[in-house]
Amino acid sequence: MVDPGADISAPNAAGPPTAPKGVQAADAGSTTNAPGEPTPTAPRQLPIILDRNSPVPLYHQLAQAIEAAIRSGELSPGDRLENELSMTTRLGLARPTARQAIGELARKGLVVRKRGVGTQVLSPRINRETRLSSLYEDLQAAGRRPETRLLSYELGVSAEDLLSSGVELAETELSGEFLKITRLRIADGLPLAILTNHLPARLAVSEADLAGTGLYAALRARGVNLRVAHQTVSARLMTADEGKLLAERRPAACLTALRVVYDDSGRLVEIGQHVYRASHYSLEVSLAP
Amino acid sequence: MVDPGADISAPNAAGPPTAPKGVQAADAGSTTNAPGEPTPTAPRQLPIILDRNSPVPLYHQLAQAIEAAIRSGELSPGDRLENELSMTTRLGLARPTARQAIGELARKGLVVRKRGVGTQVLSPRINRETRLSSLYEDLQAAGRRPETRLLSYELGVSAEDLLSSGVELAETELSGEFLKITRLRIADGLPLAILTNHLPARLAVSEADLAGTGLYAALRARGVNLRVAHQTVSARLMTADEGKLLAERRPAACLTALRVVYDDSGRLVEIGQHVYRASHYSLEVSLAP
DNA sequence: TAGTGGTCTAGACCACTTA
DNA sequence: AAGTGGTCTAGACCACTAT
Repeated sequence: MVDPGADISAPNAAGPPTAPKGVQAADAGSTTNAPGEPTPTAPRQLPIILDRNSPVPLYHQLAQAIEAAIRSGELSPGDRLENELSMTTRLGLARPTARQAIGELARKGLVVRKRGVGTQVLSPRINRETRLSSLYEDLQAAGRRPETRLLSYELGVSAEDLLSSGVELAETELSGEFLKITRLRIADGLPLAILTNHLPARLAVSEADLAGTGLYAALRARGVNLRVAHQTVSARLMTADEGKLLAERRPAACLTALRVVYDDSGRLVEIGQHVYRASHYSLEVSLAP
Repeated sequence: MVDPGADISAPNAAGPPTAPKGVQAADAGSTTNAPGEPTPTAPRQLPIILDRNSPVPLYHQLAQAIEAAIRSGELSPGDRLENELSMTTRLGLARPTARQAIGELARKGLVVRKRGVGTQVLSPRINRETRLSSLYEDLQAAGRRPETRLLSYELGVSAEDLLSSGVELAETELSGEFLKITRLRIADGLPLAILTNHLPARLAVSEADLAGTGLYAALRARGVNLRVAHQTVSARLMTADEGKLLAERRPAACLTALRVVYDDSGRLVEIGQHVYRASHYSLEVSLAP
């Protein structure tokens, strides 16, 4: 259907030492036992050590320890976690603390809690997260060689022409001066995307910053906490200019994304208009219930 | 850039009585005050009534009450919530209970908590959620008139041909018999998408169920709790058949989505291959930090 | 220094599932 | 009936922010 060759999915930040490759179907297809939920086994007592002097909260230490056990394969899909009471007495914690840890994992989709039953580990395949990541970082994480070619860099431009492009933004947010940059993103020598970004002038990054790293890394370095983003994704035919830059013979389809990013107090950080070479790129999206 | 005419975004389930239309820029552009964060005012004491005999947990009652106040405009962006101590003594709750309620709202992106400062209401514009919704329901919620034309309905087919289409699934999950359906989705008389779905035979829905409603509604009616889904989104040129069904003159671009849905215990529920008419459809995606 | 949210404890009772 | 997670209480101390 779609060439998955350039499918870029960001692996989780904490790299598992022994990542489970593919799917380890523990049991064959017994029809009563669903494939996603292999033979449940007895609860396991994980060898967890907590550092009460660490600035990292106990519940988070615990959550990370369990997550590591899941990602390393020490706990397999279908395994039951040690029950909350046993875990808390064993580790010298109060129940709410342990519950906070397990709740964190449940929200991430790593485990399911069932009243009267216990907490079960889910198949890691269904755990990928939708992250606010930059293409640059995604490419790096996937072990590819990203490059950037700065096509234009204009400081002090207006962003009000964006109003007509379907962005759902208030006029007040688009007033003032902006930095507009256009970049060509290349991976392993192949052009992959044309990225156009508008940033409020107060966040202007230098041309040098953009060359060596991704835009988001540059913003984080300036102390911006990225928080919420929306993306509107669609597709259309490439224009002649786009086809030339992306090395596609026309007619060709491109994937388009219009992204609006805010920081943790709701201030506008960036508006990105991205054009991806659809034949070499696909987007991973997770959906919540 | 992209025709936003058919942009389908699902509004939140709980309809606000007096939804704030557009953006109510409370203050003009004083350069020190960011547009997303209008004039913070003094904390407000909401008139909240809790029903201790209700089966709905107190923390959830509280969260819903605050959310309703935000969505109705009773609390505006930038307003500070009553502080936790005051709220708990006033409502006769323990602090963790109130914290659980506010935490729920913070995770949804409705409020920000800042230590030493308080809890502030965020602009509702940045609160849209990525939901596991069906196209049918999205269209209904947007006030449009969805129709479905069943193009094919085959029971007992194999799904192993999907392995080559880039789905990341175990072979064991694709073994067994499947129901394969192909539908044309129409909104207000315009063809919008071709939807191909594979369901495990145990979840086979009847042709009648599909006609009157969406696939997910039919599944929920059978007691299936949808839980996790991944979508791989890309684009390509339409084939001749697709162009005919979707009433597009070629060459034309289409948006493609490959969706895998699990239930709350990790069992495979559905594999969907969707082809959208890109000129009339775009996808809304939210991204977490 | 006063006020805020962040973490944590040590219990209690309840609802649900399974045997 | 036994075991599990779900909810809730009534406190405690700490870290951070503003003044």
